[in-house]
Amino acid sequence: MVSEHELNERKLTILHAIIKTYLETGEPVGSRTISKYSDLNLSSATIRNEMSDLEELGYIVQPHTSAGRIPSDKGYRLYVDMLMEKKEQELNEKQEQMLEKADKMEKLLKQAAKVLANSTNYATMVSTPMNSANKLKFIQLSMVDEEQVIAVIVLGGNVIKNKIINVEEPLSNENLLKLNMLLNTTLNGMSIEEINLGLIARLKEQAGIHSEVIGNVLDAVADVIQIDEDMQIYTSGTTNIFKYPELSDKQSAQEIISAFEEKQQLTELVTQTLSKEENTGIQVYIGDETPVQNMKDCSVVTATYELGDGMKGTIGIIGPKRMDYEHVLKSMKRLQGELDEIFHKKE
Amino acid sequence: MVSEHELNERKLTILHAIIKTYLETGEPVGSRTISKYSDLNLSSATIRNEMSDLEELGYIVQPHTSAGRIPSDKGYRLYVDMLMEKKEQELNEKQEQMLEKADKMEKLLKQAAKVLANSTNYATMVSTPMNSANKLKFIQLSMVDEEQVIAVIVLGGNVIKNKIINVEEPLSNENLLKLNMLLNTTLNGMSIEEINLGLIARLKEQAGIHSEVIGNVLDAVADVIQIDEDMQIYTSGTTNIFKYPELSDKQSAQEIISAFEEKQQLTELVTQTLSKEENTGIQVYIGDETPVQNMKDCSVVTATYELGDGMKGTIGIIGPKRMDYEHVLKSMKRLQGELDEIFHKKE
DNA sequence: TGTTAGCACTCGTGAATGTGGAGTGCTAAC
DNA sequence: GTTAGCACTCCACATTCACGAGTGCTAACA
Repeated sequence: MVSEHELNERKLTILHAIIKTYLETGEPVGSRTISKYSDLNLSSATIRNEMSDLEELGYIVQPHTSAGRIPSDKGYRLYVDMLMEKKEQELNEKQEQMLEKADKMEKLLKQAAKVLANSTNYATMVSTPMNSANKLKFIQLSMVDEEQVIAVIVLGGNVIKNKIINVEEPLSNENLLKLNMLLNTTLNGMSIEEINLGLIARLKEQAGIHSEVIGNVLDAVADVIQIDEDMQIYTSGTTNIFKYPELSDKQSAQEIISAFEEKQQLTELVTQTLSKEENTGIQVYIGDETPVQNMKDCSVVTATYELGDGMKGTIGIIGPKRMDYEHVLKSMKRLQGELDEIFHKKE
Repeated sequence: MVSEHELNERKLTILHAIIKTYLETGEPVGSRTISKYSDLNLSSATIRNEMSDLEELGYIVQPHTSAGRIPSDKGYRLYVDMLMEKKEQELNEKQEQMLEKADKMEKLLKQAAKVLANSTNYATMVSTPMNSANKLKFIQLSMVDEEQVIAVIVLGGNVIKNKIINVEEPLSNENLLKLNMLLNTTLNGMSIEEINLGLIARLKEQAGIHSEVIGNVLDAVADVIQIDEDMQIYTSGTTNIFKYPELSDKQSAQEIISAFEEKQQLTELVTQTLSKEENTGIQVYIGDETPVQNMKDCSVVTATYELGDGMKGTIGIIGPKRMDYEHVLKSMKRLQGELDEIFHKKE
């Protein structure tokens, strides 16, 4: 670790104390405060010298002369890395068990976002799983009435897609049966990526183009399968950012909140998170490190959860840089575990 | 109308001028401004006298002595009522035709919210239709695999519901067929309200309880049908409120934005709107009139659109009290018309 | 009788100024 | 290596002040 190179035990302790104090108060912290707060029994003057060093090394900064110091991104980074190393130690803290087993995944995730927001006092987001690598499990066409056919498609993880297809002339029962057979035998077990236009074309041939209708139906089916952009993102506690003065001036607030509303930016965050494979699946972006430019004054903590079949979703917490990393990381790990458990039990 | 009783032509003109000016500037407007702005050719002193009267009558208020006047809720109300009376005159103004025909209703509505937010610079919301009075059109059970049955239910307006039901032992094809027959013949064309527990119980009897499985499946089906809380609300342009200083202090912003995030409050707004049957379907809530307490410093304009089969959805615009009512009402009417058209063409 | 000019008065806004305190860096002594 | 002391910096906050926009009232005018 870098820390050992340039930071001795005492500097580390002082840095730790500075960050911790700043996390609580949000105000620049001065030498005298540390001198009293920490159990180092050093005078403020000594602390001042050390702080001077720490600043030179880039771990803390002074907003202006004659103000206390606040942690820099580098300082936070060190702090977080230290926390991450402490592995999952004990997770025995009680988080309200608001997570009843809701059987709709959507509801469950929404609730998860809310729980997390409540327990952390930051803004949170939860994404439904991405299913690009997902497998098709079941497909069926049925006549709703004379002019409409409904296509029902079930993917791994029991993700369901529907589409209503308008037809001019009713499909005969026989044809419908044949089509269903064909679709299921051909497509079953294939991943969405594998089902491309070429395959559909071949399917059409096999179906025999006696009827133009069938062609249309197949096209429509191809359509639905391809559209994999149905990742939903739920947010909660957006207004928590107003609790932190450094984020709640008009400018910042607007940026952050609009990032939350235009889910597109969050999508970016999700894909980034999913692409990086970490061992624990938890990532911390501090300040500029974040993939979402609108959040450059925040810290973002993300985690992935798994649904099986390679489907993964993301949880995220967005707050000020002086976030209570310890608590957040703990909550994240717990929620991650709970979701994993619930989904795997279900399957 | 009230106006004729206590307001003569001139007072009306002056009030109108005050409101209009205030809508633009957001600053209290003084007598001299009106004297110059309006074509009344009156001195500021005269205007002052009239304003004094108007204040006494409650149409305008003074934030503090030696400030100009701003419209009171009562003043806005009069103004809006006047606008509403002007019926739909001409709607020939060009609104960007961003409303491509998206075939997923959800997408369409999301887009609608966005378009509206862009064109008005206020915050907007759009609700998907409520289907409590909706009719069941089609229902079908199918085996996904040995342990899972999927129930697909199509309601009027092509609203689709799904549910995956876990079963211990596979249903025979024969049983499945029988069940489907039974469900369709019994439930088809009935409204959700009519399908109550009693009916389901009778169904169970008819199905014959050879198999416990069938009972469970029917229960699950009943479940899905009953749950009518799947009204979605999409919002857009929330951060537009930051454009209006009177709404963007921490306190107000937080209240409003959290109302937008906790969709529950918007739900309240929707149900209120739907319950009141106005001729045009457009309603304006000014300040305290709003059903959502968090928005008491705003004005809210709502409209309903129809999907046929008695299904109705809601559009809403939320902005400062000094909202450009004229423009908003126009936009509303247009969007309302467009949605109506699109959905009825589709059907 | 309605309109207007004039004037004294009010009050918020924003700039200028001053003060206190928190915090620093440096130096000299321990 | 640690600490006390001191001069210095600079923000935050309060105070003051001048300005200007706006009002209400009165008296004169058409």
